Amino acid sequence: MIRKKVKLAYITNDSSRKATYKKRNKGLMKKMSELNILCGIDNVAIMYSPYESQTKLKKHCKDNRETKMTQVMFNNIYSKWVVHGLNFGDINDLNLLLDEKMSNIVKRMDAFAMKPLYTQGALSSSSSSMVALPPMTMVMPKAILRTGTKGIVQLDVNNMDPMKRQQWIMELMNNNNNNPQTHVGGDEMMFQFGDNINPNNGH
Amino acid sequence: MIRKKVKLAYITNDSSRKATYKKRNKGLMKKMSELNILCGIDNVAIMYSPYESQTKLKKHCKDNRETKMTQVMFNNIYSKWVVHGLNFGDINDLNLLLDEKMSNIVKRMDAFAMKPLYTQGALSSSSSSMVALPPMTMVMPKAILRTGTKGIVQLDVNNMDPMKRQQWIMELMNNNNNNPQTHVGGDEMMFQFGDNINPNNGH
DNA sequence: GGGTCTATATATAATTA
DNA sequence: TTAATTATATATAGACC
Repeated sequence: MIRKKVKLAYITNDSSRKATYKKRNKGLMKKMSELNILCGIDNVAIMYSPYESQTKLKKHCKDNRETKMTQVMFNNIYSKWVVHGLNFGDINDLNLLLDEKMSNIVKRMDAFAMKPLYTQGALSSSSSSMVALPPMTMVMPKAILRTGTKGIVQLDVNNMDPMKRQQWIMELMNNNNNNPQTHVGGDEMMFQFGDNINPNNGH
Repeated sequence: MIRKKVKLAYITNDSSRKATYKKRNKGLMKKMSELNILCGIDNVAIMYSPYESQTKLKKHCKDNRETKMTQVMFNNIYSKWVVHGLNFGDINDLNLLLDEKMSNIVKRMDAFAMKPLYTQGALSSSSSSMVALPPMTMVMPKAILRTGTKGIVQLDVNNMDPMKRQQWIMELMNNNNNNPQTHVGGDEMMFQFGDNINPNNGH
């Protein structure tokens, strides 16, 4: 259990390199998260790592896809132009998501209808009266990540002023027109932190 | 000099929050760099921070701009299409850079011409004989960073196969056609590590 | 504001389970 | 392979310039 002072050089041994990566990456993510909480800094770290499983990558891509679709849905009032730029895959995914959300809404309405009247519409002092209802996950979207040839785009629309938003919509439109195949990631892994805390709102 | 165990919550005091950010960001960058060296992991960290000076940001933008222009220059054989997509600002910057590089080349040639013949073209055992010449900084470009409305694109062209490179050129062309105003960054700061070490080559 | 110092908190290399 | 353990290296909070 003696610990040597690590010499700063590429670790040639495969297994110990991977072990070191796992440990240090975990530590790094923790530090990122701490910086985000302590100082209100939104941040992202991207690792081009061969050590992460594909399933995890696919989950990220799926999440990103869902976030993108949610975003389009919620910016619908601004996004008439965008809709015309959607390709078949986009529209299909959007439909799936809308179905899911609609189903949630119906369930929630059903559950709500069964509740005694005095809990409806009241500013209930705690969330206890609503706790059994299906959760509403339709929060404002937090970020879009697009992975391409070792490239990532991140957009934060939470605190975008109308002008910037419009500009972003225009860019999204261009994206959809020119790169219809933006929905599947590259061959590397990415991590993300931050975005859940915004110094302008949260503190 | 007693150190309290830090409680994980937003630091309300402005100056100590900034101080903490400075220290922890430095530590984080060091850790990123170490992970890059130890495990051969290319990585990037992006901080949406209000604590970085604008001059530093502008320097990054300038560096990115120069990198982009260098890249276009070096991919010239592939970039006939790109050139047609360049706007006035692009071409102006490219001209400036070409002038600078040309001047370096001329200086270097002059210096070279003054050297005794036996040092010319020889595989000199050390760099001492060349040490006084103006440095040639025309290395292959490492990355393009484009900053927009809280968005960053990073491309690594060092180890791009010809197909991918062609694809990237096409994308760059589209970028130039549709977003002629991509040369100035947003209002936040970004950091970058990695890219200088490639596990496929370096180790 | 930024730099230095030092005690202490935290991360982690090596090892074992 | 992933999970603890533990001794030690490293990061950093608070104090002082």
